[in-house]
Amino acid sequence: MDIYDIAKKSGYSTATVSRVINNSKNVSDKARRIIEEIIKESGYKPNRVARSLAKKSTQLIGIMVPDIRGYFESQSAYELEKILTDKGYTTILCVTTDELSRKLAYLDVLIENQVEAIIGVGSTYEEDKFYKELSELSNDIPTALLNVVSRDRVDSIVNVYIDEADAMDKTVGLLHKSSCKKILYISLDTGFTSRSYLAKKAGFMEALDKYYGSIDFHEFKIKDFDKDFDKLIIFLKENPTFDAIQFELDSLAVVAYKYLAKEGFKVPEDLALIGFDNIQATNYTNQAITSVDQRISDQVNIAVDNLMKLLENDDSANTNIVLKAKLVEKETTI
Amino acid sequence: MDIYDIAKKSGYSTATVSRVINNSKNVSDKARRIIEEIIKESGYKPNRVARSLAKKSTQLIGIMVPDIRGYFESQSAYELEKILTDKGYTTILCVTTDELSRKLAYLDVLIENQVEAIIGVGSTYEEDKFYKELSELSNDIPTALLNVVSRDRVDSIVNVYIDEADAMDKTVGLLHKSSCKKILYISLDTGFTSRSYLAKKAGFMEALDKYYGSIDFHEFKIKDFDKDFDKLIIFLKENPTFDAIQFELDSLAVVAYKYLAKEGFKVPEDLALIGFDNIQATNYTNQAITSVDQRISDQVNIAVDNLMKLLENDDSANTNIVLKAKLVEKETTI
DNA sequence: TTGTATGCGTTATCAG
DNA sequence: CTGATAACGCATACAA
Repeated sequence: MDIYDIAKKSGYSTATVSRVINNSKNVSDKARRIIEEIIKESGYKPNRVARSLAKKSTQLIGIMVPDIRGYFESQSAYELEKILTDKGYTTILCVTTDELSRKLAYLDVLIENQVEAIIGVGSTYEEDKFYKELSELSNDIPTALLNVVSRDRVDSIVNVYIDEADAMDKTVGLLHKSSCKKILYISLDTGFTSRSYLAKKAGFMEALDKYYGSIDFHEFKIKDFDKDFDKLIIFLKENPTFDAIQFELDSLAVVAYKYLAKEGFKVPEDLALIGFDNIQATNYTNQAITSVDQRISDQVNIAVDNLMKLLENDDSANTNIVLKAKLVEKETTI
Repeated sequence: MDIYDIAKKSGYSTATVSRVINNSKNVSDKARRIIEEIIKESGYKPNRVARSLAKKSTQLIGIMVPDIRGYFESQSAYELEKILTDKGYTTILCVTTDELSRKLAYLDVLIENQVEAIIGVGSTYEEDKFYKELSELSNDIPTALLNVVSRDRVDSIVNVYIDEADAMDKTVGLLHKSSCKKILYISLDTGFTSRSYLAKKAGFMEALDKYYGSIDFHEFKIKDFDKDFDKLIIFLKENPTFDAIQFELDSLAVVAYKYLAKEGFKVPEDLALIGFDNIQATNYTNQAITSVDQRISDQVNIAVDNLMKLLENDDSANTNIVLKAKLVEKETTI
C-alpha cells in the first residue's frame, strides 16, 4: 500500500495525493475529499523513509545519555521527548555509557540516520576528544548539551548548565546562617575529574571564603560504597568539630544518611546535611535531605528553544546559557 | 558526499562501492583496498535512509514506555537499548503516557518510520483498545511486551511477565514463617484496575488461604499521597492486630515507612513490611525494605530472544513467558 | 488545479 | 569480478 495505490484508486495522480498528504494549498476540495476518504478507508500510512529521502529531512533528533537510569538523565529524556514530539520530531535514544568509543560509535549511528539535531545530556560529553568531534559535527548538525560546559566552547553548540558556584554559595550561606562552624565536603571518586566536580568544589571553596573569611576546606572522597562510608563514620567521630556536610551528589547523601542515623548523629542539630540534585530518594530517607534542584525542566526548554533557532538559522540563538539552581530546604538543615 | 563521489574517485562503479560497504564477497582485494581507503580519508558515512528504502529494511526498533522516569521502565529501556544496539538495531524511544490517544499516535509514528519491531514496557499496554490495535499490527510488525499479559493473548506478540501469584506466595510465606498473624494489603488507587493489580491481589489472597487456612483479607487503598498515609496511621492504631503489611508497590512502601517510623511503630518486630519492585529507594529508608525483584534483565533478554525469532520467522519462538520473581529479604522482615 | 517526469542515495538484478 | 540500470516510495519542479 503506497502512494501509487491511492493514486490509482482515487483517479488522481501521485502528485495530487502527495499534495493532500502534505496539506498543500493547491488542491481542489473535491480531490482532497476523495483522496482523504480513500486514505482513511485503506489505512494507508505514508512511508517516512521515502519521504525523508525525497525531502532530505528526517524529522529525527538524537538524544544521547550515558545512562538512562540516572535521575538527571531520565528526567531530561522525559522532558525532551515530550517537547520534541510536540514539535513533530521523532527521537532516537542512545545510551552511550561513558566510554569514548561507544560515544563516537553512536555519533556515527546518528549521522547515518540523518538526524537533524543532537542533544546530549550529562557532563560525560565534555570529554575533550568527544567534544572536539562534536564541535566539528555541529557545523552540519545543530547540537545542544545539557549540564555541559566545555573549556573551548563552540558557537554551534547550545550549552545549558547550572551555575554550580552560585548553588554552593546558597548552600554554604544556609549552613553559615544556621551557625554551622565547620563543613566537610564529600565527593565521589570516579577516577576522573569532571568539570562539574571541579566547579562545585571551587564554588564551595569560594563560598567558604565569602561566609567564613577563610578557606578551611576538607574533602572526604567516596570510592568504594561498601567500605568508605564506614571510614567516614570513623573520620567524623575522630573529628567531631565538623557540624555540617556538603555532598557533591545526592546519591552519596542518601547512603551516608543511613550510616549517620545508625550511629546516632543528631541531624541537623549536630550535623547538618546538604546534597545535590534533589533526587526523589532524598525524600525517602528518615529525614528528607536538603538539596539543590537543577531545574531540569527549565534547562530542557531553554536548550530546545535555542536548538530550534539553530535549526532555523536564527541568529538570535543563545549558545551559552547558565541557570541559577534552586536550594530546596528540607529536614537535614535548620 | 555520497556513493557516487566515492565511485568517481576510486574509478569503480557505485555497484562495487556498495559491495565494499556491505562486505559483499564478490569484490577483488584490490578494489576493496582502494575503495576502503577513499572512504576512510573522505569521511564518507552511508545514508541509512536511502539504504533503508532500497533494502526495505530500516534496522529500527521502537520502544514504548508510559514514563521513562519509573524504575521498571528506565531499567528496561537501559537493558533493551544495550542488547538491541549490540544486535545492530537503532532504537526509537516513545514516552507514550497512559493516554490511549497518545499511545495510538505513537504507534503511527513507529509504523511510518518503518520500524521492524515494537517493544512495549508496562501494563498500560494491556488496555483493551490499545492491545487490540497492537494485535492486528503485530501480524506485520513483530511485537514484544514486558510485564504485560492480556486476556486475549495473541501468538504474534511476545508476552513476558512475572508470576505475581508465585511472588505473593513467597512474601506471605515469609511473613507466615515469621509468625505474623494478620497482614494488611496496601494498594495504589489509580482510578483503573490493571491486570497486575488484580493478579497480585488474587495471589495474595490465595497465599493467605494456603498459609493461614482462611482468607482474612483487608485492603487499604492509597489515593492521595498527602492525606491517605495519615489515615493509614490512624487505621493501624485503631487496628493494632495487624502485624504485617504487604504493599502492592515499593513507591507506596517507601513513603509509608517514614510515617510508620515517625509514629514509633517497631519494624519488623511489631510490624513487618514487604514491598514490590525492589526499587533503589527501598535501600535508602532507615531500614531497607524487603521487596520483590522482577528480574528485569532476564525479562528483557528473554523478550528480545523471542522477538528475534519472530523476526526470523523461527517457529520455536515462545510468545508467552512467565518468570518467577525473586524475594529480596532486607530489614523490614524477620 | 492537476499530471508528468525526475531526483533523493542506496541496493540489487542482470549482463558482460 | 565489475558495471549499467532499474527499483525503493515519495516530493516537487515544470508543464499543461
